[in-house]
Amino acid sequence: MKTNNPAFPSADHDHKHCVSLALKNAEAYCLQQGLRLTKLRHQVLELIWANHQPVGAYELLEQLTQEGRKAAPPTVYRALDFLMENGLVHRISSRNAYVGCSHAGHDHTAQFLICETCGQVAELDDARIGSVITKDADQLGFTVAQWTLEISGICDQCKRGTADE
Amino acid sequence: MKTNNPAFPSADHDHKHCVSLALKNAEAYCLQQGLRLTKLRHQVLELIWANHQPVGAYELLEQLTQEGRKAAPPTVYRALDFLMENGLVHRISSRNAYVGCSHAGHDHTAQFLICETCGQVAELDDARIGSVITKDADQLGFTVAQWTLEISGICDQCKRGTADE
DNA sequence: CTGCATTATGTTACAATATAACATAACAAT
DNA sequence: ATTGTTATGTTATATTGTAACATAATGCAG
Ligand SMILES: [Zn+2]
Ligand SMILES: [Zn+2]
Ligand SMILES: [Zn+2]
Ligand SMILES: [Zn+2]
Repeated sequence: MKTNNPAFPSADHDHKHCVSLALKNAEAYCLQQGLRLTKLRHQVLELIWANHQPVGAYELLEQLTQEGRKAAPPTVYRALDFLMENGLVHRISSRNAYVGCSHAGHDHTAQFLICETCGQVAELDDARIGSVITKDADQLGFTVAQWTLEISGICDQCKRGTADE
Repeated sequence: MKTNNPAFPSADHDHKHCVSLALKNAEAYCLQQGLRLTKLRHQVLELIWANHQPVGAYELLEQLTQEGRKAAPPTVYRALDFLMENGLVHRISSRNAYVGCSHAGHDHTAQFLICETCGQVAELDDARIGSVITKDADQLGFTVAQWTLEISGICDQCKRGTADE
């Protein structure tokens, strides 16, 4: 399965391509896995992919409502649960927000670079990190189930003053 | 400055020692830095160190009240802010909970092993992780400000059935 | 197609976590 | 003592997330 661009997308990148790729991947993945990517879930996933910034659940709720859907908090949280369980979306717990997965279907653990200026998130997938973690854990007899790494800072574009927001 | 034990403490470890060491270190550090470790802050820090499990803000609030202090949410959150700003406490954002820092004064970034069974948290300080992160970030032109790594799993004692809870 | 089981969504109410805004108190230095 | 500063008290509210139960849609057996 093809992945989306892992790094920070430039202000003028073809984001429609990001969206359609993510949706197409999700559709294919769900089909293949026998998962029901319902209209609601598809809609939420598309809203999440509106940009590369993590989005809050209540923000999604508001947008769903604006799009004419009858929605309450559980509507959103259930869709998010489905999307997260199936690796299509990640939660950025340091922000209580959600972001589309750039490596959906890969079976990976998430590593995020979060720009404090533009709010954009890039997803890393550096195997070395997982390997160091596993080694450390092994030494302590700790069995790793999952982990998240959230890195805050300033992205290249923001340093250069070319961010899109 | 002496550090507390970095790994998962055993069920029968001398936890009073952990507490007194943490408090002593905090007092010394605040004195040296000209920081005001007030009665409230000291009290909150002590409550946080009641065990090696992260504790929620409202749990702290309840305990403060039980100890006779007039407290409301801001009371706790302000104390937590102070303690976090000064590296005496870390927030486990995947749990909305707070844990005493085992390396206070070291100027380090937090890395946590969180046992899903006993709830205990061990703080790692593996420089290799930071170094990999820095390298990855550099390649993308990303300047790292801070990061957190939260690793869930099962600790050694829980696997052996000797956890303290 | 029909009835039935399963899964998804709607709906209401509420729990849990965190902050805003302003008043009072404690503290530290003149 | 006076005064500016920092910390705490107090009230109210914002934000994030769930529980519980009702209804609707879907998939399938017969
Ligand atoms: Zn894009
Ligand atoms: Zn940026
Ligand atoms: Zn201890
Ligand atoms: Zn354990």
